[in-house]
Amino acid sequence: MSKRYESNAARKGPQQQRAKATVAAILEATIRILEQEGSDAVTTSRIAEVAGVSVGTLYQYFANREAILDALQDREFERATDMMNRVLARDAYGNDREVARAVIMGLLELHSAAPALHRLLVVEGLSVTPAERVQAFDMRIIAVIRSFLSLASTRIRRTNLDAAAFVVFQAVRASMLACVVERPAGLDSETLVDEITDLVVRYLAAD
Amino acid sequence: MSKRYESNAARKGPQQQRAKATVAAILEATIRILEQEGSDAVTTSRIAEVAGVSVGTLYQYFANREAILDALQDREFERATDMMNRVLARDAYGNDREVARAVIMGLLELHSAAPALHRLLVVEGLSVTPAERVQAFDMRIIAVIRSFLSLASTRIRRTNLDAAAFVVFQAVRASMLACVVERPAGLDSETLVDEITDLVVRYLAAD
Amino acid sequence: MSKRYESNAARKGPQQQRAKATVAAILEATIRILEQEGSDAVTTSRIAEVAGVSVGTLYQYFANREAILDALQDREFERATDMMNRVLARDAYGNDREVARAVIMGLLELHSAAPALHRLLVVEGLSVTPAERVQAFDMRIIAVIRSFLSLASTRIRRTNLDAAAFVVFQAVRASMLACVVERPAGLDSETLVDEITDLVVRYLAAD
Amino acid sequence: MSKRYESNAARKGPQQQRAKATVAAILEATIRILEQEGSDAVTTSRIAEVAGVSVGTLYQYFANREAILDALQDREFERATDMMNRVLARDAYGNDREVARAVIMGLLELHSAAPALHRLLVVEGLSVTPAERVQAFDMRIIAVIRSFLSLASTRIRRTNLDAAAFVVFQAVRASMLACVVERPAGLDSETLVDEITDLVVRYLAAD
DNA sequence: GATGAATGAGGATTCATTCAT
DNA sequence: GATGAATGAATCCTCATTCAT
Repeated sequence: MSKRYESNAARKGPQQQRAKATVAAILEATIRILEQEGSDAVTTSRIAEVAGVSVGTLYQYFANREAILDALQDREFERATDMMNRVLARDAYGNDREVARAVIMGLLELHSAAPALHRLLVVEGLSVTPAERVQAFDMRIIAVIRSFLSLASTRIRRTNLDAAAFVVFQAVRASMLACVVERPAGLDSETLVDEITDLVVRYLAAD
Repeated sequence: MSKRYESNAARKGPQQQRAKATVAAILEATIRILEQEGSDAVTTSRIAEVAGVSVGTLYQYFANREAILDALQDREFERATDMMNRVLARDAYGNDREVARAVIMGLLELHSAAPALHRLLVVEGLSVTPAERVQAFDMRIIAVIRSFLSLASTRIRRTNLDAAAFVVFQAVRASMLACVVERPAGLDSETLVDEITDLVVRYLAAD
Repeated sequence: MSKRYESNAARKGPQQQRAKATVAAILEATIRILEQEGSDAVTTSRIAEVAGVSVGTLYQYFANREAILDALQDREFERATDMMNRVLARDAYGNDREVARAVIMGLLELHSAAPALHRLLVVEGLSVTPAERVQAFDMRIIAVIRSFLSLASTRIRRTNLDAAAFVVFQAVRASMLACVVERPAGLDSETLVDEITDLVVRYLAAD
Repeated sequence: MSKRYESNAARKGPQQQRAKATVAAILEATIRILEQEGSDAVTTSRIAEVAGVSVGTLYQYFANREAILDALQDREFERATDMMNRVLARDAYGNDREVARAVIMGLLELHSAAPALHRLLVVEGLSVTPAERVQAFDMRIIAVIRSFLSLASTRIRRTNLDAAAFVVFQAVRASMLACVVERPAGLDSETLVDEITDLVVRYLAAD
């Protein structure tokens, strides 16, 4: 196994302490540029510059530019699933609406922390070829959601859980991201969470 | 003297028959490349090539590359609003669910006809600066939706119509586009329309 | 003989009233653009636009873009020589310094009326190939100056009149143009004329 | 990290030996093209070609095409002031006319070595916006001249030293450049230097 | 392992000139 | 004669990637 992240497939992680720090620096730099300078500014040399390494080093850890974005996608996927697991574990026996609300708030935090990254995930998700679909953020998250729905299937009114997971994910993600990125007047976080929660609960919850 | 489409603002349209045909050819070429070769292939020279004109001609009608995409956005906006008006005029006194279903099916047709274009509209909508927001496809469509909700406000359960229009648009658009672009297994058009209709009606309709 | 100005050689002038007006409009437009929008803006289509004609018409009267500038050069050459003849005729028996001063003031007026044009004449003058030298504004004006010096040779201290005419022309023109174009602080027209006059008179006048 | 020359402002110079050589090659190539092929031929790709590097390399060292010309301007400014300082240091107590002559001969050498470059400096000087004036070759040289005149003010007949420095510079530069570029018949270097020296000395020297 | 100089294909845009109507 | 749509060569500049040191 090679030491570098191949596109769409993180291979074996960096072993050395130093290497780990470098990878982290590169990922942080990418996020920072993305959020502060816009996605056009995310060039390999700018990343290297902000990360405090040379382009050569960057290519030592990542096969190409895309691999960096893939790694970010992986990281964000993990954060999202971690958050969902935490919420579910904590509120397992709670009111369904409260669980939904908690998940949605968690997502809002993730989106607010890195709106430009999530914007990119949408863009990438929509341009990915069928072959790479499985690795895509979207597909992986939908699979996770689907498994949650499965666990609670008795309290869910939908019959086609695949469709439900897909629609819920797309609807929530899009509303949230658009709100975070576009900051439309008269739509604060509170309101947004309320509306999305209601959208989801009415769609999913039995009775 | 004919005027060019300036970015974000179509000026005086082409007068001559020939000119009209050329503009149309450019727009069609752009769509075609977008759909068949992907958005990276939408270069000015490729557009000119496929349209069967020279780059110079292209720039005679459009101020820059972006202006072509703006024109497409305008056209798609008009198609969408036309469709909605047609449906509303026809089904004005019908069952709310049927109206919603008809609109959603109309949107599905628009999206299916040019998925890559709608993908681009999402991407653009998310990268537009606040200043250009008003011209953006999203904002304009949301305003139209909001006015429809207003007209039917007695049969709508939401109180914040701005938020409702926003959320409904983002949710419907994202589900539909992702479905059309990604063609996930086990989610055919019929099912998609049913699910989205239910999502929307439960969220909006009183009782 | 063709009706168009060939580059560097005005052929037979326009005969029709209409044609004359068109040529004039083109020349005026060129000057106006040059002065108000800068030399980069002097494109054939902008000239046509400001002149109120089509590009096609422009090419009916001028062989190419350069021919328009050549025509302007001719016109400016005539204005300069006319002015000098007028001054010499009027002040023929006056004090040498006064004659010099009057000529310099006349030149200042010409330069002030169209600084950007004179700037262009310098630029062109310096890039002209030896073959085209004779037609160049510089050479022609220097020849005129030389003939004036000849007429007054008894009151001139220089022996090499060719060199003197050359140096005087370059010195006066450059000081004047730079002053008009750059408007350096603390160098108003009055002062400029005084200084240049003194420069020239000390250099030329016997005793 | 090496820095590039920004337009109008040389940043930190190249550190590596290699880099220095590359910058020099680019500057030499530019001069060479300018002198041998004319200023229209000075395109970024031609420069790169003649310099034996790729366009990309060129842009590694210079922010844009203009920055290359700015660097040449800076270099020429330094050569001119160095020459003047050398002459003044050597001939400090000499006859004024001899000092003037030596400076003028020094300038002639600089102009003869790169007439097309000096032609460009004239053109640039005349098109520069007021804001950039200070950086311009002209203004900087005039400031230097003015300070020389100041030091010798007791032997100078002019009262307005600003005006005098301005006029002297423009007059000398223009005569010299036109002579070098146009090579008018009957005006060899010897004669030119004599004439310009006399022009300047009569204008400046007391008594 | 790290560096960063070098590469060069590729993209957007301009504008003098032509020619069918 | 007049028009202005069409042409396309030419220009500047970017950036992912490589590789000699």
